[in-house]
Amino acid sequence: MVEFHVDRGSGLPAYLQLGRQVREALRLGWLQPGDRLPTVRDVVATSGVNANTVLKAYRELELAGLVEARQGSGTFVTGSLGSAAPEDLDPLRAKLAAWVAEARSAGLEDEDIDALVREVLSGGAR
Amino acid sequence: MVEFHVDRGSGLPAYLQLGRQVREALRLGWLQPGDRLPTVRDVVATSGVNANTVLKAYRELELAGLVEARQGSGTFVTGSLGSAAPEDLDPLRAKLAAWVAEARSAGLEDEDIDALVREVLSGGAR
DNA sequence: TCTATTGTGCTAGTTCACTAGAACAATCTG
DNA sequence: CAGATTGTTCTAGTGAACTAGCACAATAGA
Repeated sequence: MVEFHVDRGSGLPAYLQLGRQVREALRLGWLQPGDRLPTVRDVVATSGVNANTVLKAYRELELAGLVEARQGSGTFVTGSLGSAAPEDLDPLRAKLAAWVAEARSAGLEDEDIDALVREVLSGGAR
Repeated sequence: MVEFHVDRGSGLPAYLQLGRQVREALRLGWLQPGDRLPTVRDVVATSGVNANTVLKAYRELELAGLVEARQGSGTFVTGSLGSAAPEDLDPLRAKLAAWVAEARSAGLEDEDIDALVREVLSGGAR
């Protein structure tokens, strides 16, 4: 089961945050086809956002073919994301964790790491 | 000089994107105290956002003590971010680039990498 | 069949990001 | 000094995100 946490004040609309968390969970293998997403009312209760906002997020995921809403029973994962096999992910995760540890011991804060990652991903232009 | 690029449709407000890019440039050493930010009118011309929006971004940076606006001459960097020395950054960047190359050759897309980084940074909690 | 649970639809209203356009004020440059 | 350049302020308006509250529809389970 996935637990949503919506950060108001992050600037990003709540419905986008929800959709993003689902996609992320799909990429990391936390969610797989057949799994059920939290109930709309559940999300309302835990995250404090409005039912319409949750519905908007779920509807976009459905349009993307990632989930399927079944009235009366819930919303279920039907599609998948992530272009790598979950087994291939583990060694990469381990190496990354080692790098992060090294970066942190060099004094980098998470924001520094974030900036560095974005720089490298974007081709390190400049 | 920093070049801004505002992505409408990303959901994130333009003024936040601008501020974020400045902070990122500060962390990566692209911007240093004394440097001048692009003119408000410059940003308007290149990014298409309204002058008030740019001003809002600059004003927040000024409130954070990172820049100083001097009427008639421009907006200048006064503070610094980034907790690591720029020299320490290079080896880390190289190692990260190697890891990214490996991840990509394993079939990971940038979004997968992003999700993995966020997972590791957040402690890998589930 | 009855009841709880789930997704869905609707209307009305508020807040905030953003636009548009104009004018003013301080500083630099020649 | 004169003109260009810069940041700054103001008003008015639009649209999207979000809230609030309620009613309805379909499914699951006792």
